[in-house]
Amino acid sequence: MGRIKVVLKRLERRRSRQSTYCKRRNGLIKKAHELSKLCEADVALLMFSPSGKPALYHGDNRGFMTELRKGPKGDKYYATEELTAQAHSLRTQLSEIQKKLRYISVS
Amino acid sequence: MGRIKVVLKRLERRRSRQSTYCKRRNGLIKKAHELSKLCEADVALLMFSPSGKPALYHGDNRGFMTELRKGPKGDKYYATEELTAQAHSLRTQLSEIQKKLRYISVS
DNA sequence: TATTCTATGCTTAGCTA
DNA sequence: ATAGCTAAGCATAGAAT
Repeated sequence: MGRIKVVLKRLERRRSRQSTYCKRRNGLIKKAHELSKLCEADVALLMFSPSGKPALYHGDNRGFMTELRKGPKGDKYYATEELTAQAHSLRTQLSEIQKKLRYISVS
Repeated sequence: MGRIKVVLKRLERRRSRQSTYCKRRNGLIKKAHELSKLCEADVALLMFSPSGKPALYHGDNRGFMTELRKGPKGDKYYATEELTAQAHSLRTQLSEIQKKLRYISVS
């Protein structure tokens, strides 16, 4: 049998949930890798499985710092309030993740 | 015309690179969201465009800490060396990202 | 830059092992 | 948990806006 249309809602059967996670996690990592390679973009992806097991993808591009210095107007790119706020949001989210990681490392 | 088979290599034409980034970034965020919803997984995704502009997705699940405490054996799950090492790796990668974010916030 | 269009290539649900 | 199968749902290259 082929696929069935996906409804964006928590899969109730535990088996389906774990099986689907396993497949889609791999798919997501592949996509992230492709984006990183094709577009020379810096990509970071973290996931925690339904049972709490962590998985990570991080591209190896280090070029964007240079891009930043150049900037589209020959000036620093990230001087706008909007982007500063965006960076702040990112940092807050990462702090949450860091807390979780601290917990994980405790035996 | 339809698609052409993708070769996993940096797109040389700047137009293609940026257009493809725009489309695939959206696709990746959608996929991340689906994974988060369907599997009740915690997902965080960060991307920097070819020109250095950041984008973020972060699910709103906070349930995995509970899962951790329960663990499959009624004990803490993450007591193994393997997972402690994995957590260490994640933390290192995140530090790299944090550095980048600090840079961005400087006007 | 981001969106739309359409023909194709790609991903994956439900099973099975 | 992970891997392979197959049908059919989905994503997206290139072109144009």
